[in-house]
Amino acid sequence: MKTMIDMNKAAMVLKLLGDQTRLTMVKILDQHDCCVCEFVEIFNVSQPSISQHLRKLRDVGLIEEERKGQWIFYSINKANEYYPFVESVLERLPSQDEKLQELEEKGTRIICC
Amino acid sequence: MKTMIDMNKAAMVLKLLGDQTRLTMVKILDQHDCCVCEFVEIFNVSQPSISQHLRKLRDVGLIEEERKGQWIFYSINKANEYYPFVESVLERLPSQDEKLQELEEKGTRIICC
DNA sequence: GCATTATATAAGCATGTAGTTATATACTTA
DNA sequence: TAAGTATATAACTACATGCTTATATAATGC
Repeated sequence: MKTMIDMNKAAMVLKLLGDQTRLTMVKILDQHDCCVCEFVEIFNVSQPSISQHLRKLRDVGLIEEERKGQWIFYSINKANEYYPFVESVLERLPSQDEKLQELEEKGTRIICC
Repeated sequence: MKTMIDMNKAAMVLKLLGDQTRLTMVKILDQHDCCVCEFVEIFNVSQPSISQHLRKLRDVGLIEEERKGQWIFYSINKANEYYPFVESVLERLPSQDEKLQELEEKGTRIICC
Protein backbone atom coordinates (compact mmCIF):
# COMPACT_ATOMS: atom_id res chain seq x y z
CA MET A 1 0.00 0.00 0.00
CA LYS A 2 1.59 3.23 -1.14
CA THR A 3 1.43 6.38 0.92
CA MET A 4 -1.09 8.81 -0.50
CA ILE A 5 -0.80 12.58 -0.46
CA ASP A 6 -3.41 15.33 -0.86
CA MET A 7 -3.58 16.89 -4.31
CA ASN A 8 -2.81 20.39 -3.07
CA LYS A 9 0.15 19.22 -1.01
CA ALA A 10 1.39 17.11 -3.92
CA ALA A 11 1.22 20.08 -6.29
CA MET A 12 3.09 22.22 -3.78
CA VAL A 13 5.86 19.64 -3.37
CA LEU A 14 6.14 19.04 -7.12
CA LYS A 15 6.47 22.77 -7.68
CA LEU A 16 9.30 22.84 -5.16
CA LEU A 17 11.01 19.94 -6.94
CA GLY A 18 10.30 21.46 -10.34
CA ASP A 19 13.49 23.47 -10.33
CA GLN A 20 16.70 21.91 -11.48
CA THR A 21 18.80 23.34 -8.67
CA ARG A 22 16.43 22.26 -5.89
CA LEU A 23 15.76 18.87 -7.47
CA THR A 24 19.49 18.15 -7.67
CA MET A 25 20.01 19.40 -4.10
CA VAL A 26 17.36 17.05 -2.76
CA LYS A 27 18.73 14.14 -4.77
CA ILE A 28 22.20 14.78 -3.34
CA LEU A 29 20.91 15.30 0.22
CA ASP A 30 18.99 12.04 -0.01
CA GLN A 31 22.38 10.32 -0.10
CA HIS A 32 24.78 12.69 1.69
CA ASP A 33 24.66 15.59 4.09
CA CYS A 34 26.05 18.75 2.53
CA CYS A 35 26.98 22.24 3.58
CA VAL A 36 26.06 25.46 1.84
CA CYS A 37 29.49 26.22 0.42
CA GLU A 38 29.55 22.84 -1.31
CA PHE A 39 26.32 23.62 -3.08
CA VAL A 40 27.67 27.01 -4.05
CA GLU A 41 30.55 25.27 -5.75
CA ILE A 42 28.42 22.60 -7.41
CA PHE A 43 25.86 24.94 -8.90
CA ASN A 44 27.08 27.93 -10.77
CA VAL A 45 25.10 30.51 -8.80
CA SER A 46 25.68 32.93 -5.97
CA GLN A 47 25.68 31.95 -2.31
CA PRO A 48 22.47 33.86 -1.55
CA SER A 49 20.71 32.02 -4.35
CA ILE A 50 21.72 28.69 -2.80
CA SER A 51 20.58 29.86 0.64
CA GLN A 52 17.22 30.86 -0.77
CA HIS A 53 16.67 27.46 -2.39
CA LEU A 54 17.64 25.70 0.84
CA ARG A 55 15.26 27.91 2.75
CA LYS A 56 12.32 26.89 0.60
CA LEU A 57 13.10 23.24 1.16
CA ARG A 58 13.57 23.80 4.87
CA ASP A 59 10.36 25.83 5.17
CA VAL A 60 8.31 22.74 4.29
CA GLY A 61 10.44 20.58 6.56
CA LEU A 62 11.92 18.45 3.81
CA ILE A 63 15.46 19.23 4.91
CA GLU A 64 17.04 20.23 8.23
CA GLU A 65 20.03 22.30 9.15
CA GLU A 66 22.66 21.69 11.75
CA ARG A 67 25.55 23.97 12.52
CA LYS A 68 28.95 22.30 12.77
CA GLY A 69 31.46 24.92 13.70
CA GLN A 70 31.79 27.37 10.92
CA TRP A 71 29.56 25.43 8.55
CA ILE A 72 25.89 24.71 8.39
CA PHE A 73 25.13 21.22 7.17
CA TYR A 74 21.83 20.31 5.60
CA SER A 75 20.32 16.85 5.63
CA ILE A 76 17.16 15.25 4.34
CA ASN A 77 14.39 14.85 6.90
CA LYS A 78 13.08 11.35 6.32
CA ALA A 79 10.45 11.86 9.01
CA ASN A 80 8.82 14.64 7.00
CA GLU A 81 5.27 13.90 5.88
CA TYR A 82 6.21 14.51 2.25
CA TYR A 83 9.31 12.37 2.24
CA PRO A 84 7.74 9.11 0.99
CA PHE A 85 6.28 11.02 -1.94
CA VAL A 86 9.56 12.79 -2.67
CA GLU A 87 11.44 9.52 -2.40
CA SER A 88 9.30 7.93 -5.09
CA VAL A 89 10.33 10.76 -7.39
CA LEU A 90 14.02 10.61 -6.45
CA GLU A 91 14.11 6.88 -7.20
CA ARG A 92 13.65 7.71 -10.86
CA LEU A 93 16.55 10.14 -10.97
CA PRO A 94 20.15 9.28 -11.78
CA SER A 95 22.67 9.48 -8.93
CA GLN A 96 24.33 12.86 -8.56
CA ASP A 97 27.26 11.43 -6.63
CA GLU A 98 29.71 12.49 -9.33
CA LYS A 99 29.13 16.10 -8.32
CA LEU A 100 30.46 15.44 -4.82
CA GLN A 101 33.18 13.27 -6.34
CA GLU A 102 34.43 16.28 -8.28
CA LEU A 103 34.61 18.31 -5.07
CA GLU A 104 36.65 15.59 -3.40
CA GLU A 105 39.04 15.51 -6.33
CA LYS A 106 39.43 19.26 -6.12
CA GLY A 107 39.90 18.94 -2.38
CA THR A 108 36.97 21.23 -1.60
CA ARG A 109 34.64 18.69 -0.06
CA ILE A 110 33.99 19.64 3.55
CA ILE A 111 34.39 16.69 5.88
CA CYS A 112 33.70 18.01 9.32
CA CYS A 113 33.68 16.76 12.89
CA MET B 1 14.66 -1.84 -12.96
CA LYS B 2 12.98 1.53 -12.91
CA THR B 3 13.02 3.86 -15.87
CA MET B 4 15.41 6.73 -15.32
CA ILE B 5 15.00 10.27 -16.54
CA ASP B 6 17.50 13.08 -17.06
CA MET B 7 17.58 15.69 -14.29
CA ASN B 8 16.71 18.58 -16.59
CA LYS B 9 13.79 16.69 -18.13
CA ALA B 10 12.61 15.58 -14.70
CA ALA B 11 12.65 19.16 -13.40
CA MET B 12 10.71 20.31 -16.46
CA VAL B 13 8.06 17.62 -16.00
CA LEU B 14 7.78 18.24 -12.25
CA LYS B 15 7.31 21.94 -12.89
CA LEU B 16 4.48 21.09 -15.30
CA LEU B 17 2.88 18.84 -12.68
CA GLY B 18 3.51 21.39 -9.93
CA ASP B 19 0.25 23.17 -10.57
CA GLN B 20 -2.91 21.94 -8.97
CA THR B 21 -5.04 22.31 -12.07
CA ARG B 22 -2.62 20.50 -14.36
CA LEU B 23 -1.82 17.82 -11.79
CA THR B 24 -5.52 17.06 -11.36
CA MET B 25 -6.07 17.09 -15.13
CA VAL B 26 -3.31 14.55 -15.67
CA LYS B 27 -4.59 12.38 -12.83
CA ILE B 28 -8.07 12.40 -14.37
CA LEU B 29 -6.78 11.80 -17.91
CA ASP B 30 -4.73 8.86 -16.68
CA GLN B 31 -8.06 7.12 -16.02
CA HIS B 32 -10.54 8.72 -18.45
CA ASP B 33 -10.51 10.71 -21.66
CA CYS B 34 -12.04 14.12 -21.17
CA CYS B 35 -13.08 17.06 -23.28
CA VAL B 36 -12.29 20.70 -22.65
CA CYS B 37 -15.76 21.72 -21.52
CA GLU B 38 -15.72 19.07 -18.82
CA PHE B 39 -12.53 20.50 -17.39
CA VAL B 40 -14.02 23.98 -17.55
CA GLU B 41 -16.85 22.72 -15.38
CA ILE B 42 -14.63 20.82 -12.96
CA PHE B 43 -12.17 23.63 -12.30
CA ASN B 44 -13.51 27.00 -11.48
CA VAL B 45 -11.63 28.90 -14.17
CA SER B 46 -12.30 30.28 -17.62
CA GLN B 47 -12.25 28.17 -20.79
CA PRO B 48 -9.09 29.88 -22.14
CA SER B 49 -7.29 29.11 -18.90
CA ILE B 50 -8.14 25.42 -19.31
CA SER B 51 -7.02 25.47 -22.95
CA GLN B 52 -3.70 27.00 -21.95
CA HIS B 53 -3.03 24.33 -19.34
CA LEU B 54 -3.91 21.59 -21.83
CA ARG B 55 -1.61 23.16 -24.39
CA LYS B 56 1.35 22.99 -22.04
CA LEU B 57 0.72 19.33 -21.39
CA ARG B 58 0.26 18.67 -25.09
CA ASP B 59 3.39 20.60 -26.05
CA VAL B 60 5.54 18.06 -24.23
CA GLY B 61 3.52 15.19 -25.69
CA LEU B 62 2.11 14.01 -22.39
CA ILE B 63 -1.46 14.27 -23.64
CA GLU B 64 -3.06 14.07 -27.08
CA GLU B 65 -6.12 15.64 -28.59
CA GLU B 66 -8.70 14.12 -30.87
CA ARG B 67 -11.65 15.93 -32.30
CA LYS B 68 -14.96 14.12 -31.98
CA GLY B 69 -17.57 16.20 -33.71
CA GLN B 70 -18.04 19.39 -31.84
CA TRP B 71 -15.76 18.41 -28.99
CA ILE B 72 -12.05 17.92 -28.63
CA PHE B 73 -11.16 15.03 -26.37
CA TYR B 74 -7.86 14.81 -24.60
CA SER B 75 -6.22 11.57 -23.55
CA ILE B 76 -3.01 10.58 -21.84
CA ASN B 77 -0.21 9.50 -24.16
CA LYS B 78 1.22 6.41 -22.50
CA ALA B 79 3.84 6.15 -25.23
CA ASN B 80 5.36 9.48 -24.20
CA GLU B 81 8.91 9.27 -22.94
CA TYR B 82 7.94 10.97 -19.68
CA TYR B 83 4.91 8.82 -18.98
CA PRO B 84 6.62 6.21 -16.78
CA PHE B 85 7.97 8.99 -14.60
CA VAL B 86 4.63 10.76 -14.46
CA GLU B 87 2.87 7.51 -13.67
CA SER B 88 5.06 6.95 -10.62
CA VAL B 89 3.90 10.32 -9.34
CA LEU B 90 0.23 9.72 -10.16
CA GLU B 91 0.29 6.44 -8.25
CA ARG B 92 0.68 8.41 -5.04
CA LEU B 93 -2.31 10.64 -5.71
CA PRO B 94 -5.87 9.94 -4.64
CA SER B 95 -8.38 9.11 -7.36
CA GLN B 96 -10.16 12.13 -8.79
CA ASP B 97 -13.04 10.06 -10.15
CA GLU B 98 -15.52 11.83 -7.91
CA LYS B 99 -15.07 14.95 -10.03
CA LEU B 100 -16.37 13.15 -13.13
CA GLN B 101 -19.00 11.48 -10.97
CA GLU B 102 -20.38 14.89 -10.09
CA LEU B 103 -20.61 15.79 -13.76
CA GLU B 104 -22.53 12.60 -14.44
CA GLU B 105 -24.93 13.36 -11.64
CA LYS B 106 -25.48 16.82 -13.03
CA GLY B 107 -25.92 15.30 -16.49
CA THR B 108 -23.09 17.33 -17.96
CA ARG B 109 -20.64 14.54 -18.64
CA ILE B 110 -20.00 14.32 -22.35
CA ILE B 111 -20.24 10.75 -23.61
CA CYS B 112 -19.60 10.91 -27.30
CA CYS B 113 -19.42 8.54 -30.27
C1' DG C 1 39.84 42.59 19.39
C1' DC C 2 40.30 42.20 14.30
C1' DA C 3 40.42 39.90 9.87
C1' DT C 4 38.60 35.99 7.57
C1' DT C 5 35.21 32.63 6.34
C1' DA C 6 30.43 30.90 6.15
C1' DT C 7 25.74 31.80 5.98
C1' DA C 8 21.26 34.40 6.04
C1' DT C 9 18.45 38.14 4.87
C1' DA C 10 16.92 42.42 2.47
C1' DA C 11 16.10 44.90 -1.59
C1' DG C 12 15.83 45.34 -6.41
C1' DC C 13 15.18 43.57 -11.08
C1' DA C 14 14.01 40.82 -15.12
C1' DT C 15 11.40 37.16 -16.46
C1' DG C 16 7.86 33.64 -16.04
C1' DT C 17 3.22 32.24 -14.90
C1' DA C 18 -1.69 31.89 -14.44
C1' DG C 19 -5.44 34.22 -14.86
C1' DT C 20 -8.62 37.39 -17.47
C1' DT C 21 -11.32 39.46 -21.68
C1' DA C 22 -11.76 39.75 -26.60
C1' DT C 23 -11.73 37.50 -30.76
C1' DA C 24 -11.02 33.90 -34.37
C1' DT C 25 -11.98 29.25 -35.98
C1' DA C 26 -14.59 25.06 -36.51
C1' DC C 27 -18.40 22.11 -36.13
C1' DT C 28 -23.64 21.37 -35.51
C1' DT C 29 -28.24 22.15 -36.16
C1' DA C 30 -32.34 24.48 -37.45
C1' DT D 1 -27.12 30.00 -44.58
C1' DA D 2 -27.53 31.78 -39.96
C1' DA D 3 -27.31 30.93 -34.97
C1' DG D 4 -25.41 28.36 -31.38
C1' DT D 5 -21.76 25.65 -29.14
C1' DA D 6 -16.89 24.31 -28.44
C1' DT D 7 -12.20 25.41 -28.59
C1' DA D 8 -7.84 28.03 -29.51
C1' DT D 9 -5.20 32.07 -29.62
C1' DA D 10 -3.86 36.92 -28.71
C1' DA D 11 -3.24 40.59 -25.68
C1' DC D 12 -3.09 42.24 -21.23
C1' DT D 13 -2.40 42.20 -16.12
C1' DA D 14 -1.15 40.95 -11.46
C1' DC D 15 1.75 38.33 -9.07
C1' DA D 16 5.42 34.81 -8.34
C1' DT D 17 10.04 33.37 -9.06
C1' DG D 18 14.99 33.20 -9.35
C1' DC D 19 18.70 35.78 -9.70
C1' DT D 20 21.81 39.55 -8.32
C1' DT D 21 24.27 42.93 -5.05
C1' DA D 22 24.61 44.79 -0.50
C1' DT D 23 24.62 43.98 4.16
C1' DA D 24 24.00 41.63 8.70
C1' DT D 25 25.17 37.78 11.77
C1' DA D 26 28.03 34.13 13.57
C1' DA D 27 32.06 31.28 14.15
C1' DT D 28 37.29 30.81 13.65
C1' DG D 29 42.02 31.92 14.24
C1' DC D 30 45.65 35.23 14.71
